[in-house]
Amino acid sequence: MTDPKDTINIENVVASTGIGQELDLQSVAMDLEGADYDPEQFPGLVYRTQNPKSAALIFRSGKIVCTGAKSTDDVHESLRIVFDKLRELQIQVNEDPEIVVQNIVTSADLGRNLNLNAIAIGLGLENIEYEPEQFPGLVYRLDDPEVVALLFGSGKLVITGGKKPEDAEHAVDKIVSRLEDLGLLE
Amino acid sequence: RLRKWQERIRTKDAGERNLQFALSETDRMASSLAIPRSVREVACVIYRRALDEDLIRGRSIEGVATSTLYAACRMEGIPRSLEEVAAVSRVERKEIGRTYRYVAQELNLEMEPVNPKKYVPRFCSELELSEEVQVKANEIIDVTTEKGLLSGKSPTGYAAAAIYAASLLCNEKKTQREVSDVAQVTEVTIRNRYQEQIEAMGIHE
DNA sequence: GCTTTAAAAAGTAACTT
DNA sequence: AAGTTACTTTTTAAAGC
Repeated sequence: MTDPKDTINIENVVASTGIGQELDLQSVAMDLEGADYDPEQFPGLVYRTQNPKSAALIFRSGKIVCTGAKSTDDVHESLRIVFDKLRELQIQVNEDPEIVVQNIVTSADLGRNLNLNAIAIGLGLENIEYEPEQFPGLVYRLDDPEVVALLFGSGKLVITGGKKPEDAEHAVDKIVSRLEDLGLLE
Repeated sequence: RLRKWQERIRTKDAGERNLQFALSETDRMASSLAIPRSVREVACVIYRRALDEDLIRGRSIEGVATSTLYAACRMEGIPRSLEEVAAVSRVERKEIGRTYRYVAQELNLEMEPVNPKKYVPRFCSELELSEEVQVKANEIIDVTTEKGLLSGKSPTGYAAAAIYAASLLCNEKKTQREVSDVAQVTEVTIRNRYQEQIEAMGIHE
C-alpha cells in the first residue's frame, strides 16, 4: 500500500520579495521584452520566465510577487532571473533580497475512492463545505497546520494555504487518520 | 442618550424596510417558481436571522433573499437548483451560490447535500412520466449511489440521467433533450451520468 | 470588495469540427 | 459525438480603485 505522503507533489509556490528600489514601470515595460503592463487593468507589470516557468508581478514600489514555480528552489531561480533582467536595465537591485514563501499548493492521492457525502456528515457539517452543485470538491479547513484541503471523489486532493512543504505532509497525515477513525477510508 | 435612541429607531426602521423589501422579493420569486407558502415562511425566518446577525452587510438584499429561498427549498425537501432560482432573481447564479454558502455557514444551517431523489417527483411530473418511472428512477439513484457514483456529481444532472434511464426501461421514453430542458443540464451531462449509472446497474442495451 | 498571476483537483458548459 | 477551451473552488502576495 502506497503511503499517501509519497504521492504529494508541489504544484505551485507563491512568494514575495522586493528589490529595495522604486520603479518606473512604464519604462521597464518598454525595455523588458515580453512584459505585460496595463495599469488601467492592474497596477503590476507581468513578466514571465521560461526556465523555470513562472510569472512575476512587478510593482512600482519595487515589490515583486512570483507565482507558478514548482518548488522553492525554482522560485529562487526564477527571481534570480528577474533580478538580473532588471540589472540589465541599469536598475539597482539589492544584493540578496529576502524571499518569503507565502503559499504552497500541493496535490496528493489517498489511493481509494471517497464517499464525500459520508465524509461531510462524519467530519461535521459545520466544519466542511460540500456543494456538488457548485464544485465537485469537498472543502476541509484544518487548524493545524493551517491549510485548506479540497477532497475529491477519486481520492485525490489539493492542499493549499501552507507556507512550508511539511505543512502538506502533516495535513495529509491528519486527514488520513481522521478518515480512518471515521471508518471512511478503505 | 437621545441620540442613541434615535439611532436605534433609525436602525430598526432601516431593518424593517430591509425586511419588507426582502419579503416582497421572496414572495415574487417564490410565486414564479410555484414554491409553497410554508417554504416561503421558512425562507423569511432564515432571512430575519441573517438580518439580525448582520450578514447582509456588503451584500445585496436581493442576493440574500434569493439565497435564503434556495436554502429553504432544500430544507423543506423540495429543492430548486441554482439555475432555477437564478432565472427569477436579478442576481446571477454565482453570487447566489456564494451568498448561500456564506449564510449557511454563518447561521450554522448544517445543510446536507441534496439527494437527487428530491428532484424526481417534480421533474417527472413536468415530463408527464408515470409513478412507475419515478419508482425506477429512485431505485437507480439508490443503487448507484450505494456503489459510490454520486460523489462530486451535481444532483440535478444525476437525477436527470436516472429519469432518462428509467423512462427507457419503462417504455415511456423521453429524449435527452426533453429531460435536459426540465432539469436545466446539458445533454452531454445526462449522457455521461446515464452511461455510468446503467453500467453500475448492470443493464445492457 | 474588485482587478492579476499560477497551479491542482473533477464536474459542467459552450463552443467548433 | 468528439474535441477544445473555459469556467466553478481554494490559497497568497502585490497597489489601486
